[in-house]
Amino acid sequence: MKLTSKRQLVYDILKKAKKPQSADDIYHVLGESTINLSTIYRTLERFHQDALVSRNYLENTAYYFLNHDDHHHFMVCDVCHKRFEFDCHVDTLIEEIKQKYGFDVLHHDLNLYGTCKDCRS
Amino acid sequence: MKLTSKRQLVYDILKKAKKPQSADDIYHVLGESTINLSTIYRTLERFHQDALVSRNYLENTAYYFLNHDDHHHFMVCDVCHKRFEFDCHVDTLIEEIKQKYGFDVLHHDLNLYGTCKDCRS
DNA sequence: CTTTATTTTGCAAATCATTTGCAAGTTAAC
DNA sequence: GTTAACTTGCAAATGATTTGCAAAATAAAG
Repeated sequence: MKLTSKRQLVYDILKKAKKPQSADDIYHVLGESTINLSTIYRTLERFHQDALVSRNYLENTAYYFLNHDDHHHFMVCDVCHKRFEFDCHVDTLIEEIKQKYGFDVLHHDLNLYGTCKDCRS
Repeated sequence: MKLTSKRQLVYDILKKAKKPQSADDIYHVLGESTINLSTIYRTLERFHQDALVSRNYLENTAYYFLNHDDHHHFMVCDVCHKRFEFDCHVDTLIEEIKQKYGFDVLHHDLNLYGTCKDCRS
C-alpha cells in the first residue's frame, strides 16, 4: 500500500480521535478543499482490508478506529439518543465461540440500546 | 395501533421467518403488487417502537425479528461472507453494565467477524 | 533525475437503504 | 353510516456509500 498524503491525513485523525470516526466525521475535520469524500471512503475501506482499522456499524453508518486502540462499544439511549461508551469484556464469550463453532473471531461489534441514567429519572 | 391487513402480512412473515428479515427480504416475499416498500419500512419501524420487534444492523442494513423470539446473532466470515448464527449469553455482561453505568439495557446487537471453520482449512 | 508503469485521487453520477410529503384509502368509534 | 384519525401508495428526497473515468501522484527502473 502506498503511503500518500491523503492516507496520512486520514490516519492521523484516527490516531488522534478518542472515538470511532465515520467517513463524514473525518470529512468535516479535514474540509472539502483538503480531501474528497470518496477518497476517505476508499482509504477507510483499504485500511480495513489491510487490518489497520476496525469497523463498527451504528444504525446505518460505519465508524472506524485504529486496530491497536482499545476497542469501542456504545450504549445508545432510546430516549435522548445520546451515545455512551462502555468497557466490554467479551473475551470469554469469544473463546467459547471458537471452541464451539470453530469460528476464528477477529473483531466484533457490540452495541447496547436502552435508557440512560438521566432519562430513567 | 390499528390492525391493518398490511401489518398482518408483515407480522406473519416475521412470525414464520427463521432468521431476522430486512425490509427488502419481506418485500421480495410479498411482491410489489401486494405492498409498497415504504409501507414495510413504516410498519417495521412502528413495530420496533412498540417493542414488538427487535432490530439488528448487519453492515448497513437493518434486520428485524419478533421480540419473543430468541434473539439472533451472527458470525460473518471475512473470506466467504457467509453468515452463521450463534447462541449468545451476554446476560451477565448486561447486568454488569446496569450496575456500573445505570444504563437500562433493553436490547443489544452483537456481531462477530472473522474466519469460519471451512475457510480456515 | 527523467521516464514509465502502477496506484491514487477528484469529480460527477450511480446505487442502496431509508425517509418523507401528500393525496387517496382504510379503520375505529360514535 | 358518518366522521375523525390513522395508514397506504406513489414519487421524489435524503443520507451513506460506491463507481467510472480521466488527471495527478508515487514508486520503480533506467
